[in-house]
Amino acid sequence: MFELDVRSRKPIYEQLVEKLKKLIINDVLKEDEKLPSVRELAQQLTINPNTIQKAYRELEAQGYIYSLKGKGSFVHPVEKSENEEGLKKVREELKQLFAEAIYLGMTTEEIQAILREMEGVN
Amino acid sequence: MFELDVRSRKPIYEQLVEKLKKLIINDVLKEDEKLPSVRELAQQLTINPNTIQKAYRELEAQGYIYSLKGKGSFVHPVEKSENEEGLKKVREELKQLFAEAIYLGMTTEEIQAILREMEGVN
Amino acid sequence: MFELDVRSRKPIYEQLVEKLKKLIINDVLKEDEKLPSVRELAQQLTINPNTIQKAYRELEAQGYIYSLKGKGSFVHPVEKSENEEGLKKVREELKQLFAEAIYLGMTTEEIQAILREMEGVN
Amino acid sequence: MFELDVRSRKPIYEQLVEKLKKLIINDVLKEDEKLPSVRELAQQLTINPNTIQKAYRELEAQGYIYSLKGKGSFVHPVEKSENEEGLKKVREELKQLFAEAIYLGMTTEEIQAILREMEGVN
DNA sequence: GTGGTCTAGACCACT
DNA sequence: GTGGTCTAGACCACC
Repeated sequence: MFELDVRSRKPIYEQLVEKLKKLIINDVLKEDEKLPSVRELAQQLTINPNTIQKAYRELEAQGYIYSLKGKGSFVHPVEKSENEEGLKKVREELKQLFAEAIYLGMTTEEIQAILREMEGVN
Repeated sequence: MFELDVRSRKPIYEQLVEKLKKLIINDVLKEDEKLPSVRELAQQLTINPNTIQKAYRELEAQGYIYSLKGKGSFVHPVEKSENEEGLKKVREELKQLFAEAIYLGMTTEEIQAILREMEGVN
Repeated sequence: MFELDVRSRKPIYEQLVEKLKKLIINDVLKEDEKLPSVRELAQQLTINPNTIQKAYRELEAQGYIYSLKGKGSFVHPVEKSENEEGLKKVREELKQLFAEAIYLGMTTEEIQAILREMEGVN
Repeated sequence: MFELDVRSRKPIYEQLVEKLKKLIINDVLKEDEKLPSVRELAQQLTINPNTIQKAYRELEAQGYIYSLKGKGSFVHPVEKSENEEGLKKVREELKQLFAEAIYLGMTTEEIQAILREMEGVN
């Protein structure tokens, strides 16, 4: 399910956060769907449960999942109004990435083409 | 010249890398222009020279600058052919970031607006 | 009657305690009025009866309700003399919360505005 | 310096977060002042360093402190614009607490008196 | 020396 | 059985 690079300088829990975020964003994990339990995932990835939990906690703090004691962790339904902080961050990242793309020689047309592709998918 | 956020959880050398990248991308630092020397910059920013050197090393590894022993560091001219790898990576990142922006509730119009802003700047 | 947020990280029984407290405080549940029975409420909210009972026990401990074996639970009439302890606690909490609000940049005017809103309601 | 109740059902790290928040809010710990190091505080309180770190991490997430690898943790200067989320939470808590105070028999005059006291202090 | 990550293993609270 | 907390102890990255 996942490919984690244990040797990477990027912490394992951060890698996990990113991977899971992707799955949620790309709708592989649907709203209110249950994530694998901490222990289960820990066993699958042969990683310490605490590390998994740290990732889940981070995802909860960022508003992507919610956790219920005794029940499990679930994908948090999107409520656009709430994530003002996340939006701000994404806007910054867009600016930065656009600058880099243009620097590397991409035209605005190419960038818009990629954007249009996305529209079709979702 | 720079504004480094000592409070950021991001290591200072990474901030330096980003800032210098921006300057290169936005053509403030032109092709083959000499960057300030490690010592000079260290003094200006009241930061340990080792930190500066680490940033320069990182920029060299990413292909943004080149260093000549005893002469200094210089902005690497862009060569389209070389950057096919970089372009591929950026395209992937664009896709992912677009997906995230849309997930958080941004419209394609908003995204395009940000892109148009960039055009004006460059 | 209630809106419980199953997604909240707050235990359900705590949410129940707060909601019921509010109803009592806002005089929706009058003095000596009978609360719904544990079973009844459990069925209404499709929640485990044990959870309801835990909430009722907590409310009793805090002096908001009293329970009569075989009869049910009832709203405890306020008796000023009894609540000197509660008042002292609330005064402390007010001080602390005011300090926090001011620290975060709220003006005393804003705080008073919120207080005035409350007056209208009750 | 602190009084922690290890037996409390409230987690130790949360107690720590609250205590430290109070110290910051009440200006006992000033802007950019260094907090005790994780290990130091752990030893003082005879608590595991991981627990202290968890508290510090939470405080960082809430914007009250910032941590620098290799340097220490410091009080984050207040920037009113940033804590919109925190303000929202405080407003809710104010409403709730006002309702409770009024229920217990406090008059709005008494509440305002407490607020005025605070003004003088800060 | 500082914060940050990770593991191993224990115990608790909730359902 | 689930997430949450805590401890003990190791190692890494940064300065």
